[in-house]
Amino acid sequence: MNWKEQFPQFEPGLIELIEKEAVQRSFNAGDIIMRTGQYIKSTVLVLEGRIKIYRENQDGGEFLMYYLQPGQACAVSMICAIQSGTSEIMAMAEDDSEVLMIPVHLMDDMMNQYKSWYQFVIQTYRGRFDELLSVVDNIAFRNMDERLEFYIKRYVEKAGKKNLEISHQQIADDLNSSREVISRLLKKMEQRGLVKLHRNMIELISS
Amino acid sequence: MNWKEQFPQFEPGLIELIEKEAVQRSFNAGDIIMRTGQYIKSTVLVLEGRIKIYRENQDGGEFLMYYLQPGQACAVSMICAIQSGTSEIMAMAEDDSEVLMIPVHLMDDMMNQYKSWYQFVIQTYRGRFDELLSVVDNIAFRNMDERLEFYIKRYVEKAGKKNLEISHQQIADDLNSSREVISRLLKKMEQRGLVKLHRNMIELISS
DNA sequence: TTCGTCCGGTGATTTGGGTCACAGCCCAGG
DNA sequence: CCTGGGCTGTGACCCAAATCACCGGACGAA
Repeated sequence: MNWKEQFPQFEPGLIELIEKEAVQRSFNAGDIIMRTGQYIKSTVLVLEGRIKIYRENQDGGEFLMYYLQPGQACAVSMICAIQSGTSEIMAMAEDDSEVLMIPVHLMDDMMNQYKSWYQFVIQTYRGRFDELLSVVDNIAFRNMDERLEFYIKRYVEKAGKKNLEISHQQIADDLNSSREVISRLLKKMEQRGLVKLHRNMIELISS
Repeated sequence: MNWKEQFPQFEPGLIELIEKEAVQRSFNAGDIIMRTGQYIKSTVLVLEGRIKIYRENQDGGEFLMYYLQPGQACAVSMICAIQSGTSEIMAMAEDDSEVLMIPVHLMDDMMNQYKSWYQFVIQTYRGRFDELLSVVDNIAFRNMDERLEFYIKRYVEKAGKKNLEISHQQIADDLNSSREVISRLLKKMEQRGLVKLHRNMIELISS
């Protein structure tokens, strides 16, 4: 695929450089792209699909932070890249995905030479930071029912489909909750006429 | 005070520029430095004191994210500054504090011209991002007792004193909990010999 | 077709923590 | 010296959510 469509704002010189130096990789849905503690060697740009960025703790709990979509980049990989550090998060392909991996050592030069890259990096930081803020808001101030609604809203936004093809268990994992709780809350939402429940699928009622 | 001591890594040219263009301001403990929704006109560097960065929600709840200390900068103000956006957080002086405010319009040039500034900004992003990550970890995975211990640990680290001069109510506010809960958990910690409780003061037992 | 496994539904019970009520305290200001 | 307001301690109660137990239904592999 032609990756340039996803990044129309990049300058010709920058595009050339990326074309020459970056590596394109494919991942299948469910593949782990980056794991906690792993050393970062590249900055990741998303071309296609959907990447889930989440945290994992020692006793198996996990917690979804946000999704990355085509045209976006992983802020963590940028930060770590520039400082040659290790990642503190997990990244997993939620759908089959294509990404562009730009070697760490190019970052400094790109920042200096290409205004459009600099802007892109700043914008990425801001975007992810804001998303983290709303994550904090949610867990700090909201109850599970509101968090679930937020989750569903975000899911349809990001996946671009009207239905969630996902099991209750997976939602529970993403919210670091348990299946029974999610099932019961979904049932209540169904009673309120917000969704219709099927096996492995939640249909959103547009109203 | 001589602010340059806090930022020994800055280049001479950068120091000169800041000296010429930045404004130094004092705040008393309790003063609000920045509030949610406010338009950002300057990047904030901390010279002295301690700044508390927290989130506030509509129904009066608040939630401490992290502290800024001398030598650190507010990542939010940088991000917003570069993009001329509004702040999504609150900043309050926890102690009497001195800060340096660098006008937004200088940011781009400083990033391009001064390597040390560029490094500083990157480092700031990384630091705050990491802190936000550990905040998320705490509320997502930990119970109140562990969160309280983390709070105390961080407090003594940041304040540089062995004792917390703070009421239970203030702790409860910072953790978005309630006084009774904090009092009870502190009492348990006292029984475990971790702290000694006084009025408006918690003494840490070093062991 | 049948069996095993994943999925969802539902009740019972437990628990962490928020809320209410109230009492005793220390301390500052009159 | 007294008094009123902020701080802390504690019991009673409640609620959201986690956990446990169990069921039946759907679906895929043999």
